[in-house]
Amino acid sequence: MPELPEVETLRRQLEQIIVGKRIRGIEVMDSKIATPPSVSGQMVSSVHRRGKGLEVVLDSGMALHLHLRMSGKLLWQSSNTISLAHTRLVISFEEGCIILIDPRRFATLSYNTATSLEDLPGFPLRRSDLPRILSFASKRRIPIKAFLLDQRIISGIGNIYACEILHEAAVDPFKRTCDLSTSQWQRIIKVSAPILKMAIRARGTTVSDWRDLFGRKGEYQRQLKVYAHEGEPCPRCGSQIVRERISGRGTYYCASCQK
DNA sequence: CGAACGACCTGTTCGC
DNA sequence: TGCGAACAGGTCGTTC
Repeated sequence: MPELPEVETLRRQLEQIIVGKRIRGIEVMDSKIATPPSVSGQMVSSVHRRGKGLEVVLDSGMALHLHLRMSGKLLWQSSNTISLAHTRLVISFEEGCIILIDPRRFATLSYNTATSLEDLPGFPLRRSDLPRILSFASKRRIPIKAFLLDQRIISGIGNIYACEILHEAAVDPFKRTCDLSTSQWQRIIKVSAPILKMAIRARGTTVSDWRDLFGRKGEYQRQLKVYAHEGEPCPRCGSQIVRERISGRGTYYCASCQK
């Protein structure tokens, strides 16, 4: 569920709350999640984002890596501990605790050495990234929409923002990746960073149940042009927005101005 | 190597 | 109201 803007929202909020604080304990309530070896007493030195993943670096040089996948949410609870449904993990501090809520149980936790040095490709996407992207893209025949979701190439874009980026760039989501022109790629790169930045500023997109660390909805859903707007007029040309399936994912676009 | 598809899970919504 | 099917913000493994 959370994509780059949502995870970055959590990262910034976590940074404010837990950096410099000592972990009191970790409790795992889901057999799918392995309890990390004692992190109690370790202090959080920084919080990073790698694509859609979060990395909580500890003063020992180890790090907790958390990926929320489809339905994971993090919530900060100060003192008054209300037990919420689908709680899978609790990381407690003296001042409160972070809880992981994850109905579908896809979220993952791992405990490794801190790896923030090795950056994933991601945003802000720069013009200088174009040659590297084109070298991958020229060999791929999958629809561009599916290519944007491949985290090995560009990490952080998910289904909502892929739809929004392609609409803003006026590119047909079904177009084969290898058939995109350079100018279409330039448009994709040009529109991507502003869209993701605006979404971060809005604390993400709440189309159903996304919440930030403090349980608040995001605001970017009000600026969506196509995602979840099936049947409504395209804000650019007025044609009806349609929804079709591309490699298993619901894809919203305007067939008349995305060519 | 690339592409297609099922698997991993549970909850909600939609159509009959 | 009930019931099954379709669907959901993401990745990973297998097969062809």
